[in-house]
Amino acid sequence: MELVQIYECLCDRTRLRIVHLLTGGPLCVCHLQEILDEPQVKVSKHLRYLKEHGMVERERQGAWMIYRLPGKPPRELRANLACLQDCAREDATFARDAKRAARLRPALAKSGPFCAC
Amino acid sequence: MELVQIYECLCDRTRLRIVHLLTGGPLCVCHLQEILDEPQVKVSKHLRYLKEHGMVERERQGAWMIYRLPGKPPRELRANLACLQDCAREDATFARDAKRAARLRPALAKSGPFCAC
DNA sequence: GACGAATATTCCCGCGCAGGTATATAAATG
DNA sequence: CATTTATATACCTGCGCGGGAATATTCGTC
Repeated sequence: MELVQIYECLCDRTRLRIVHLLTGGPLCVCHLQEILDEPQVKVSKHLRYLKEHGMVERERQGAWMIYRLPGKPPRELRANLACLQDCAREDATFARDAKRAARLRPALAKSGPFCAC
Repeated sequence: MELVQIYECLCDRTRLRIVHLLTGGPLCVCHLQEILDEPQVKVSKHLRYLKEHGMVERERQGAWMIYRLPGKPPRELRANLACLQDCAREDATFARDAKRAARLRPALAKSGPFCAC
C-alpha cells in the first residue's frame, strides 16, 4: 500500500469521518448514513472509493452490508490510523460521531434482519 | 488547522515528498527542484499550494527562497509529521530524497548569493 | 542599467472527483 | 411474486487540481 493512497483516502471530510468511525469497529451503511447525516448515495460512493483503494473491507450480513477496516493493515496504515484517532479526540465532530456510533453498535451485534434506522 | 487540510496537502506524491524533505530542515526551491528531479514550475506551484494551506512558511534569503515547516506547528500537524517520518523510513524514494538533501544542506548553511545547482 | 540566476505567475488543457437525481440490484417478508 | 428495506450503480454537472509552455518578477553582479 502506497503511503500517498492513504492520504488520498483521508483528504475528503466525509471519508475521513467514515474511516475514523470504522476505527471504533465495523458499521453497516445505514448506520454510517445516520451518524453522518448525509444522503445514502454520498455515503455509498465514498465507501466504494475506500474499498477500491484498499482502505476498507465489506461483508454481507443479511440485508445489511458491514464495512470494516482491513483485518491485517500494513504498518503505514496502522500508524496513520492511530494518529487519526489521536487527533480526532480533540475535535467536536469526530467526538459526536463516535458517541452516536456507540449508541448504534449494539443493534449491529443483535444483527436482526432489518436496520433500526 | 483542520485535520482534513493536512491530508489534502499530503495527498499528492510531489507534495508528500516536499513535506517529508522539509521535515529534515529548511530547503530552497532550486534544491528541492534538484532533489525531486521535477520541473521548476511544478515544484513552485506545489510550494504555493502548501503555503496557502498553512503547511509551510517561506523566507527570502538573497536570490533564494527558503521554505520550511511552520515554527510552531499545531498538535495534529506535529503528530502527522512524526507519522510521516516514521512511514517514510521504509520507502526507497523518501530515503533517496533524504540522502540527496543531506548532501545539499551544507550549501544552504554557507548561504552564498547563488545556488550551487 | 544590462544581464543572468532564482523564483513566481499566467494561460491553457484534461481529468478525476464530489455531489445530486434517478434507477437498479439484492435480500427479507408476507 | 409483490412489497419493503438496504445498498449500489448510471448518468449528469461543476469545479478544482495536476501538468506544461511561456512570460513575468525579483535579486545580485558587473
